[in-house]
Order: sequence, then C-alpha cells, then structure tokens
Amino acid sequence: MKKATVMSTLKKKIKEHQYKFTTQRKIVLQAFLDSKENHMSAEDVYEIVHEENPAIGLATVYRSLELFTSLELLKKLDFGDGRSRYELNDKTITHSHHHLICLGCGKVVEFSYDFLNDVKDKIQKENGFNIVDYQLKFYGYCKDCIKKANNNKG
Amino acid sequence: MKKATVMSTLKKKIKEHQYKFTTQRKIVLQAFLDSKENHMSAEDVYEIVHEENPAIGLATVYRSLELFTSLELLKKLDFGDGRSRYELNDKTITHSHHHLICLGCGKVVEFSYDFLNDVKDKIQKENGFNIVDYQLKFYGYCKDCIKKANNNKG
DNA sequence: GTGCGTGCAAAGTCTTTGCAAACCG
DNA sequence: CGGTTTGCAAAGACTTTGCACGCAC
Repeated sequence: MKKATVMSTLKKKIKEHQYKFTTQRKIVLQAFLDSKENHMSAEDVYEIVHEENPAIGLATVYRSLELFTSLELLKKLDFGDGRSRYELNDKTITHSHHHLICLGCGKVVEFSYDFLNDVKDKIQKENGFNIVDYQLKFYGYCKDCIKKANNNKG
Repeated sequence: MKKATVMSTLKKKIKEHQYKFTTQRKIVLQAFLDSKENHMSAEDVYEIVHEENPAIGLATVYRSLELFTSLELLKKLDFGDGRSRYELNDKTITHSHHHLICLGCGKVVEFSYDFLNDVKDKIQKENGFNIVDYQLKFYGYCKDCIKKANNNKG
C-alpha cells in the first residue's frame, strides 16, 4: 500500500465515524509513514511527532494510537518488553509476516509465511471459533548472537 | 506431566541453581497445580496463595513467577489485557497448543496443532535464526459470541 | 458556534525495588 | 550462622483520565 493511500484511508475512516481530521492525528500517522522503525512504542512516536510539532502531548499520541488501532490502520504488538508497540496494518502483508524476537539482543526481525489458510478451517471446525486475525512470535537467537556465542566458546 | 513431578522438578532446579526451596515458592507453584484456571495473572495467584498463607506478599508472588519462568517451569503469556499471565510449562504440550482469544467476551480457549516443524527449518535457512520457542495467538469470535450476534440480528 | 479533541497534570494499574527482619541449608 | 528470601511500602514504568481551552466542521 502506498503512503499516500494510507493517509487518505485515515481521512476516509475518520469521516465515516464522524471523528475529526486534526493536525495531531495527521502528524502521528505521518510518523509511521516516515520512520524506518517498524515497531514503534508510544514514546518513539512521541519523540518523532514532538520534533514536527512540540506542542503535541504524549496523551494525544496515546489517544491517536488507540484510535488508529480501532480503525485498523495500526496493529498493536507486544514483544514482552513492557510497552506496547505499533505497526502499520497493511492488510496485504499483515497476514503473512511474523516476528522473530532474539532472546540474545532483543532485535526483532520479520518473517513472511502465510499459514493461516492451513489452520483456519481446522479451528473453525474443531472449536467453532471464527478467526479474524492472528499473531505469531518466534523466540530464539539471531545470526549475530549465534556467531557471538560461538566466538566466545572458541 | 504429573503434578507430583512438577513439584519435584522445581525442587531439582532450585537445587541446581542453589536457590532455596522456601515455603512461599512451594505454595506459589502449588497454586498452579491446584487451580483449574489455566492462565493466571500475578493477582490471581496472589489471591489463591493468600488463602493458604495470608502472610505472603504480592512482591513475593511476582518474584516467584519470575524465577519459575526463568527456570522454565512457567510460561509468561500476554493476552493484551494489560497484565502478564502464566501457565505451567508442560513441554510435552506447550509446543502444540495455542490460544484462541475471543474479541467478543475475552474468553481464552486452547487449540492444539503443532506446526513448528513446518516452519523451523524454513526460518533457520532464510534468516539464520535459531528458534527455541514460539507463541501463537488467534483473535476472533467464539461459538457463544457468534450465536449471540446471530440472535440479535434475527 | 458547538462539540469533539487537545494539553497538561494528576491519577491509575501493573510491576519492581530498597531495606530490615526472617529463614533455609 | 551467613547469605537468600521475604514483606512491606515506596518507587518506577507505562497508560489513562479530568478538566479547561482550542480547533475542525
């Protein structure tokens, strides 16, 4: 999905729900479009946003993140580090990318593999559960940490 | 794994690491063996433990949960409700059960399906990442909530 | 203009920590 | 006995909320 599209999707969804298309909300979403960081915490977003417009408060960032999540523009993630993280909810890729979390250095790498179709029917049949989304996290050790560990041995 | 085995595993691991096998730690682990609740928060555990021994403090519960997680007796879970939850880390089943989280009522159901073998090699090859564990959560609507929604329609 | 949205600070929730006393080994 | 572990209370980290002002529509 192109960046311009994301912003106009926001505008559209905001209108639909009769919310207001405010400067602050624009800037918060823009932070996700501009940043290379894929998994930002509220604080991360606040720092970026604060440069653009120092008047914006942290509470507004939290409120925007919550709103955008409810509008399905963002996805809320948890990597177990005590704070929520958010990523653009690009539906065309969301259902096929997962997170590899390194237990050594904490680095988070993305991994693509769509296996939802494999299980969706099974879960539907066995549990009567209607899946609308899923989150998959892998824990392990990344290339670098494995290398480091090996160097320390030898 | 039998209940008795879990407690003796604790004893063994405690010894190995030269920690102490205290009454409090026994009681905290026992809470998991006795409770029918599969996914307890620190507060849940505290309530149970507190009945057995009102002197035990919440901080001790937190410290025990952390210790047991590091000893791989428990697994720390996150269902996005703002608190950590814990379950017994029964290795024979852990790698094949996942959580179905109902977006309607918040109920968490378990679902068995071991697909780790399918992806482990792939991840190893493509990312050089050595997987030691994974967590999979499905979000959707449970039988009851689907029924309720249908009733409201008709 | 009206009412939703914002900024600030205060409050809330969950979790961690400092310290003296208690206890395991 | 000595060093861990505990209980308590206080502090810490993240997030939410109350309220008066400001801005989008």
